[in-house]
Amino acid sequence: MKASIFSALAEPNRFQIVELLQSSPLTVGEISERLGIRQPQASKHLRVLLDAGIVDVIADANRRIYKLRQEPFQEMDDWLISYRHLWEDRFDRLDAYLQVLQNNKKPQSDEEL
Amino acid sequence: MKASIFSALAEPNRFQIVELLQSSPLTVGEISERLGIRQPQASKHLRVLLDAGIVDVIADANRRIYKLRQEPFQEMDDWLISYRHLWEDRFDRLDAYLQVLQNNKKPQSDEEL
DNA sequence: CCATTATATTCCTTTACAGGAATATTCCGA
DNA sequence: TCGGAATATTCCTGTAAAGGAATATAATGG
Repeated sequence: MKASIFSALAEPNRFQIVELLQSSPLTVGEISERLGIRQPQASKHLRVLLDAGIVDVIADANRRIYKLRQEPFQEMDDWLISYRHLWEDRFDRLDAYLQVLQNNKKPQSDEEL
Repeated sequence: MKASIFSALAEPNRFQIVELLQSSPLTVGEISERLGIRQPQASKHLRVLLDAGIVDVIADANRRIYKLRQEPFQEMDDWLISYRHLWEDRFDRLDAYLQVLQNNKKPQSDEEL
């Protein structure tokens, strides 16, 4: 996971662009129109998404059609696998450990785990 | 999906904190030591993660034990479901369409699909 | 109450980044 | 070749956020 993916998606307009492109590729004009932002801002945000590897662009005459790349999303999905235990495990041992930490004010003598 | 989750994870130190906490809850001191950053910076980053709902804190005497919350990760995982088609579908029609757009503009192209 | 330990907060400075406005670039058709 | 449409880039400015240093707060043992 590169942090550039997160920082790219952290900006609300860029997040919306990604949500838009989820349905279908779009031109810069369509994007700026649907988001209600000016064309230069749309281009700038798309540049950030492009540099972050989140979108691809294809030239069509003097238009640019932007589409999502699969890699960053697949990467996020893979990254999240190691966090699934947070809601899939019962997590009993860890909760117990926290309980012990809270009850034992000086953990120097009694080691429960 | 709130953008605050992405902006919280966009900062490299905070991302590392999250990766650390994936294994087990930790105190501020342990976190600042393992990341090689000063304690005030660790506290500040943890504050951001707390406000973003990414971590929870439990008081243990004058220590604070931080642990991951499940919700934001579950939320990201759910959010990614609607992007799985990017790598699970063959997506042939769309690729073909884009290919046509590109080839129509080039004078000569012997490339086959 | 005092000293110590652990953590949080404040102030300051620097830097990155977003938006606005203007301009440059590219492509098409007449 | 010229004009217009679509897009990209540059310059400027304001703001938010990160790190450093110092300090404040809270809990513990004596």
